[in-house]
Amino acid sequence: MEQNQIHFFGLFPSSASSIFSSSTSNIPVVFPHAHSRNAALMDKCGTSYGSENKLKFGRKDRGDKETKKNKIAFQTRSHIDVLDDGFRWRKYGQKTVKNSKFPRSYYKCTHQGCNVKKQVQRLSKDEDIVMTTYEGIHSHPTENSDETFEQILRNMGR
DNA sequence: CGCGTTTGACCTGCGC
DNA sequence: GCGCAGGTCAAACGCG
Repeated sequence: MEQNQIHFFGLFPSSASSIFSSSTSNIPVVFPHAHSRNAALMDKCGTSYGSENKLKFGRKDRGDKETKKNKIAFQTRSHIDVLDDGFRWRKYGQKTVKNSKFPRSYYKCTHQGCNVKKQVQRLSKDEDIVMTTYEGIHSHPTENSDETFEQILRNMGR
């Protein structure tokens, strides 16, 4: 079925602003490919994005490194909120957003030393569209090499 | 037994 | 200066 397929959409600056509230000014849009989603994402964000206006989130002083500045966002058309992109994600929070009827989920990469975060939110306008925002870069290869994004795509697309 | 998910509370930043 | 919205953490529970 078509609804089961995953399509990547580009975000309009205006729409992105509304979706991301007021925190983000302009999030670059990337079109990750199934066969090279990782390289594409990293290359894109590292090349065209380099804004770290509001880092230092965290509470008091965790003494941790500053937040990664690489932030990318893309939309996927799927009924599944979290797509298996080859990394292990642990949900650490869920919050309801004013702009959206659906809650936003916060995920973190469980890999040691990998502080990559991911936000997943379903658009209120189109519940079929799921926006995924990646923050940070994975400093390690995909653990689940046996089950790549492409595999998932094919598996779901059939 | 280990790990991932869940939910509530708390904190920070920004706008008014 | 206060209030709102967003983001994160921690403890407990459930499942594999």
